[in-house]
Amino acid sequence: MLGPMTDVRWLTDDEQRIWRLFMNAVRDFNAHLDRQLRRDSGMPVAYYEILVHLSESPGRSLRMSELADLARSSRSRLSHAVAALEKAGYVSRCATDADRRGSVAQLTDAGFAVLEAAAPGHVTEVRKHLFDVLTPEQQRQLGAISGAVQDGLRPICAQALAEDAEAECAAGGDAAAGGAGGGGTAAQEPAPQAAPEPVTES
Amino acid sequence: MLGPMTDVRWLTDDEQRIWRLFMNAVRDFNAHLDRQLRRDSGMPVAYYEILVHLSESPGRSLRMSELADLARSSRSRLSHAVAALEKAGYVSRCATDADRRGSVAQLTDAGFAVLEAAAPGHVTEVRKHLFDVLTPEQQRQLGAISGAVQDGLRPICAQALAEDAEAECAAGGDAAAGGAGGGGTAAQEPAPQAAPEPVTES
DNA sequence: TACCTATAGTTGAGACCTCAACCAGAGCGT
DNA sequence: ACGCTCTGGTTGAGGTCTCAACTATAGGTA
Repeated sequence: MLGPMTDVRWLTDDEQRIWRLFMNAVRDFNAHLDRQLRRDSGMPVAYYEILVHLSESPGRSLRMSELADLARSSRSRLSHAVAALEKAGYVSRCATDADRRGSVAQLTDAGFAVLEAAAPGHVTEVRKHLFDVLTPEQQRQLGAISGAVQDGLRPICAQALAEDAEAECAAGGDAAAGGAGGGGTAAQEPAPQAAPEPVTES
Repeated sequence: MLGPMTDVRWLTDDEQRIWRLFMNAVRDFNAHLDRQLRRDSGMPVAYYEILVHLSESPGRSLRMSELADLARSSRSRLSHAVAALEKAGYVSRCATDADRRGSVAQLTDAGFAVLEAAAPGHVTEVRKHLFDVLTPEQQRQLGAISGAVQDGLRPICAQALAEDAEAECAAGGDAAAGGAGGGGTAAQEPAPQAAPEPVTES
């Protein structure tokens, strides 16, 4: 399921450096955007983006599943999110005529107003901390890199989100033997196996 | 506090395209890594990285605040995380001699074992979905881009995390008038003001 | 019609994160 | 010693996310 564990190709020093720069940049960037948006609009980015997708759709409304696809969200998460947004008065849900199990979410006027109010601050931060610190050339590069990563991931993620609705699994197990242990880095050791036992309550 | 809202520079179509590619790629990538690590080790990436930092430190131990800095985590979050990891038996906490209010976290043998077990699968996914889909040139570009973003963000994020400990605020208010409303996109309208009223319980 | 499966969406439990408040020791000035 | 402030770290409440189970309708097949 995870591919053969024997002889893992660890990251080189250069790769490690790039990897950590990337992770830290993304972490800081997202944290900053989220803080800013919460402060200004009392809403996390994930919710903001839901409103954005609705605002861009005809009639400012979308089927839940279409919205989930656009927002790259599991149906479960979207359901919780829309419930919260509905309670806040920013969206409303109603049934569809065609398919009686589906429901459509619609952006309310209050929701649109909040979006209008939040957008300038949000865009300003995005520009200031992403586009303004990159050259035009780097911006193009970032687009290409993002595209490549996403293309490789899309099928896997689509499947994972789809599994939200079904219950399908093929059992598979494998283990690989490792060598000796040393200092220990993010990616620098062989390994015996992989056994869960979640880090959780009780 | 948010800079002048008057005349916001919205994203161009090209910028919008890059922006969404980037966000989706990052979202999918992180989601994939997190799912994989949870499945294999019962632990979210954030926890995994804490163990990594500990494993790389002399004595496999660190002061909480040093660990927080390395992991780019608020002290609060780290405290909760280490509490969970301690309950799982992966780290242990004890007081320091020098400063009796500080405490140091140390990776246990069980923690190191879990790390060893988790590392191969994790690295394999990072390689497969990041480095393998990029050219060497793109990898370098990604490093440079990440560095630029992080440099611009570091002071702000450092300050934000520091504020976890204090309570400091300067009040400031501003509002800007906007124009007419249209279709509404992620970044395409003027705006009246920004008023919180969180999307939350009650 | 009855059954069987797939799809649309919701729900509850529990884990993780954020925010604000809090305790305790350190450091300094008096 | 006393008081004041700053720093290291924890705690509790509440919000969001994940996972797994669940309801209900749709669609196909006998």
